[in-house]
Amino acid sequence: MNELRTSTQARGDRSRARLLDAAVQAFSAKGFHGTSTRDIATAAGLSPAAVYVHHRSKEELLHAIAVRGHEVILEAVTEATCTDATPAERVAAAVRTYVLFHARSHTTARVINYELAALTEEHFREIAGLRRAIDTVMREVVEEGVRSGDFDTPDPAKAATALLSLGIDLARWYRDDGSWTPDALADFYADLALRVVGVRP
Amino acid sequence: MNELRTSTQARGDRSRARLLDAAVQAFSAKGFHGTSTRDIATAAGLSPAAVYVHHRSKEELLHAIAVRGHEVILEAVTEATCTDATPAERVAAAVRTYVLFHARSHTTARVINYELAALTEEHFREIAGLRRAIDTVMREVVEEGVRSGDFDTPDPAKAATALLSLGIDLARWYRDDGSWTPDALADFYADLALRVVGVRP
DNA sequence: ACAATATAAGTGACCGCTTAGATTTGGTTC
DNA sequence: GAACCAAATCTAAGCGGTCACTTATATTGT
Repeated sequence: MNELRTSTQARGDRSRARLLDAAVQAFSAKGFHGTSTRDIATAAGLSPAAVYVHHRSKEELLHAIAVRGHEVILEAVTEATCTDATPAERVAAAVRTYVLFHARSHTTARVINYELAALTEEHFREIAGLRRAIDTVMREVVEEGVRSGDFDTPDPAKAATALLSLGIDLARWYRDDGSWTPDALADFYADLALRVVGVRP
Repeated sequence: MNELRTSTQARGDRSRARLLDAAVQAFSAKGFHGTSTRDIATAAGLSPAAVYVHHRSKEELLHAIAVRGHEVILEAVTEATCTDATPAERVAAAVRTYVLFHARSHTTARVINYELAALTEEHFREIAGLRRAIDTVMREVVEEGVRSGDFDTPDPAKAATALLSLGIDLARWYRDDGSWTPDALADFYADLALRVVGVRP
């Protein structure tokens, strides 16, 4: 009987999304503590109080951004590695996917990699779990390559950490006006990844 | 006639240093904007007003930390690469040095890599110059190895960026209570660096 | 005496967030 | 189809608290 999806509610949905977008931009540019809720509201074209119509708190905005971002990454790298290709192809696919996200969505990536200290302890633990899952995906495909003899590295776990580091730090230095496209960077880093894990010729 | 170094001034020097130390710890843990000058003063065992006896502003504290940190790194990697060893040995030495700093001084490293957006435009440009110099040192030794035929990489500049990324991101995830010592990590990453630049057998 | 060091006590500005109420909108009633 | 209701959206105003920083004064060591 009730359903809903009236245009009044559609307007609310748009406002909620615009607030999230504005929060991502502001948190990325000035950090969580350097951003005021008035900044966010103004950038979204709303009054300061509107933030609290759609979100419980400033921290809840960061939490929503972090959950969404990490879920997208986890799903993408899982899909990239859950194939029956060779370990080398799967590592390359995982790194390509991971790098593509951090280049294309570098604004979001900056927030979800560098602002997590502002989360509540409970929310931080939740995000830490998602990050562990991403790390596990990358580590397991490297470990499998070592077991099968396709890779040669003295420490698969640390090699996987290095691969993730390359993607994460990309979000720190990447600029849209740079000379490299996300795709070109993804190819370059996929090649690097094979060197890092020591793919046998 | 005047000299100085009285014990009154020595006390002032100690206070100035303690304030800088406290600022590094606080900026690293909670970010520049998440840290109050009262936090810093209290951690240094002084009254809130004491911050302004020794430093012009909170931003000037960050600037001093950033200048010192980048100068230390630049000097260290320059010394590591200005030898007559082979390109492979020099790249390994540079990465070892860079990784050692980011592991041992991860608290400082976090501040000088992730809090630069809080600097004034002028101070930021100054730090950007130091960072470019560090990047140049790493890039030139990779380029030299490519020219001499010792290395094989499609893009020496991006390979150098990747090497620096590994060190920088180390500061993000490194914990003192982890299982790896800074020296062990430096060795691991020095080996990785040779794979990244494609050292010929 | 004096100069450097330190503080107590503020300053106005801005912070995250709340409250009380106005406005917008679509559905229900006659 | 006019009158009305209920629910959602949104804002004006402002709350107590904290911010970076200043001023005026006291303390310290030579």
